[in-house]
Amino acid sequence: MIPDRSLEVLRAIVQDYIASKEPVGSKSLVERHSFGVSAATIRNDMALLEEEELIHAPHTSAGRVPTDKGYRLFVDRLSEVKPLNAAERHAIENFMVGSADLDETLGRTVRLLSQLTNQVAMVQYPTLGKASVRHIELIPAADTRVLMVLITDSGRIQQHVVELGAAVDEAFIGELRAKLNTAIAGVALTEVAGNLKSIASGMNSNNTKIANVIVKNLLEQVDANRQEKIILSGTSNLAKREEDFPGSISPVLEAIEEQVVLLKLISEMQAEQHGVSLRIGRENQFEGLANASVVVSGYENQGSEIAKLGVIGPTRMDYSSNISAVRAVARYLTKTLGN
Amino acid sequence: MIPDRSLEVLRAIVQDYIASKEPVGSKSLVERHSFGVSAATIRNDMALLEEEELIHAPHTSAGRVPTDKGYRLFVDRLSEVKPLNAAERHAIENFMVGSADLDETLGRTVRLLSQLTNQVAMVQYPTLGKASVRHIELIPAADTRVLMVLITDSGRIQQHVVELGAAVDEAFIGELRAKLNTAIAGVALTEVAGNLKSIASGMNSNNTKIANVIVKNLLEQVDANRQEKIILSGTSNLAKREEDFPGSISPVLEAIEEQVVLLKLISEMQAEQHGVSLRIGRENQFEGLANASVVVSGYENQGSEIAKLGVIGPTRMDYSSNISAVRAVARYLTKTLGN
DNA sequence: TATTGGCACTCGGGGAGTTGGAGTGCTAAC
DNA sequence: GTTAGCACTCCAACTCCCCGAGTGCCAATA
Repeated sequence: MIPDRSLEVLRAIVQDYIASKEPVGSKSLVERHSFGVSAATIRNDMALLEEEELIHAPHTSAGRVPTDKGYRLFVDRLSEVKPLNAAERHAIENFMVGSADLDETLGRTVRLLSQLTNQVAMVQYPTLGKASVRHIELIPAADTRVLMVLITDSGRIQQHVVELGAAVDEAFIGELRAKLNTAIAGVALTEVAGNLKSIASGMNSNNTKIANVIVKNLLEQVDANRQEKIILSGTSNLAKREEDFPGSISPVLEAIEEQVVLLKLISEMQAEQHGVSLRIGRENQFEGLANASVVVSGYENQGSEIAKLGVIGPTRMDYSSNISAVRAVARYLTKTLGN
Repeated sequence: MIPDRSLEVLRAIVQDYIASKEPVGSKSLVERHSFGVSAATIRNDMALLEEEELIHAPHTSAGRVPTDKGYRLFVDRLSEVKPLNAAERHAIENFMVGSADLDETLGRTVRLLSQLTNQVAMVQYPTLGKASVRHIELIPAADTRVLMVLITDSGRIQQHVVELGAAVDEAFIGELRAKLNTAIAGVALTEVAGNLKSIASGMNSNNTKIANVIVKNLLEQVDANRQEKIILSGTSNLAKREEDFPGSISPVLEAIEEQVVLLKLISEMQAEQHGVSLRIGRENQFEGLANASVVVSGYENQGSEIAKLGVIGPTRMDYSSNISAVRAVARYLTKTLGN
């Protein structure tokens, strides 16, 4: 077991390092914090911390820097979540007013989060998976095409142009729309396929064909819930912290530009404490994110989590602030969606 | 007037500099190109070019580097547009197959362009301005809300949730939908406002109120054509060329992340030669793009330009390749939209 | 046993000095 | 107009060296 004072030393090292970006030595530690013991004693504690691989010396005669493991312990046991200050709370309240649809709300949210944290912010679009159908609309769009709009109770609107391969009979499309809505309005997306099996019964062969094309496309849309989407903001914040990424920021940029990578990452992260989930440095599987940390929280609609949002920054980030910002924004988004 | 050989020297300098990223000197020039004269003569030519501010020496005893003005002259008069090779053409053909709706098509296009050029690619969404209304759809979405979908003949689909402030009467919504479509289907977006003035006549007061709310929102949507959108891809390519941006890439990232900046930039650029428009270095008004060049081309639907696409990279970019790639992708997108 | 002062040791960073080479501008000759 | 030659400039790279921060260890202390 690590004695309490050593943990205090770790906390001090993490805090000083985040603030100064310089490896921190025993002497400056006793100067800036009142441990009531001498530098030599602190050195002993530091030796212990180093044995536990919580801190690490870049070279022999240098100060110490927290390791990923050190940050992890700090976050889990030593840091308090910093409450947002009035200005930040104010910013959140004000940022969201007057956004009507989901697109705009999420767009504002991601910009808000990046401004609040000065990191790269990301917001995942709600998954269709847990939602149910509110309405389906079919709109003849061109001679042989129909625009299909799928609205879910999570407020998401998906649209897709369906090529019918034959001229559109408006009357029939209207009829089909009614039938589809009767069959699956209010039905969970996971159940939709089952309810559509017999939709084409009693139609003539030509109409059956068209109905099948549309149903096929509809199911593809429903299934496309796996093809999720993430929006980003504040990418340039990375470049401002260039010195925090040894080598180049290029791999980080690559990783976050790759939606697939981000989605995989996000989906693996399950809420830990404070409703927030964290990946520090190499806890990320992706080589490109070896020097990055990810802070993620879920947001909800109607009581169940529908997607996630969060920030990405250097391992040497201000975890307290970022965690509280992510948490606050997630809560606020949940509240906004509730209306 | 600048003599022909001096221009040849400029061309050689630009080409060598793009290839080597090193300032180029008189000796290496005569080695790599067969001018038929000695290095001393080339030096005289270089002195002339320097007088004309087409090239510039980073310091006294260094080789020369093209200035923005030098690049400009090179592009306008000295470079030939490099035809795409078979592999590139193949990539373009293959990349686009099987994308059904506009969103996906543009998404693929922007990724294609960034892969082809290894630069940051951007694609602007079509402007509503020049298009006309194909169809309007109203879909009751919640108790007091209606989803309004506006489809234009450019294939763009805009959706917006309208808060009515009163319960939705489905029958009336259907009636209103019919009326709206009669009034403005096929009408140019710029003319829409005029055609909607008397839409509420003959309705009872409650319905008039609702109709007015919807019309107001519809006009906002139409007007929101100025609130345009740009999608980006390949941001990480910037970081790979970090050394091409003196100082930091941060201002560049900031500029391209700011949609407003990009839109302003793009809208100012009018096609020059080859159907492509170019801004080199400080020709851009934005300080952040002082070391960047922008290559833009318009793409069309039904014979008229509906939006633009292009790439952003360091001033020291391979203009020939990038111009031909942008042009080819714009053409191909035009062709794809034609179907 | 935990803490402390003392001390020798290590290492990286920064400044000064040096050198080599690439490149220039100029001039006089062709 | 072109060329060879030459003196000159300046950067980049290298070495050398020193300084200081910081460590680890030990013996003394409470």
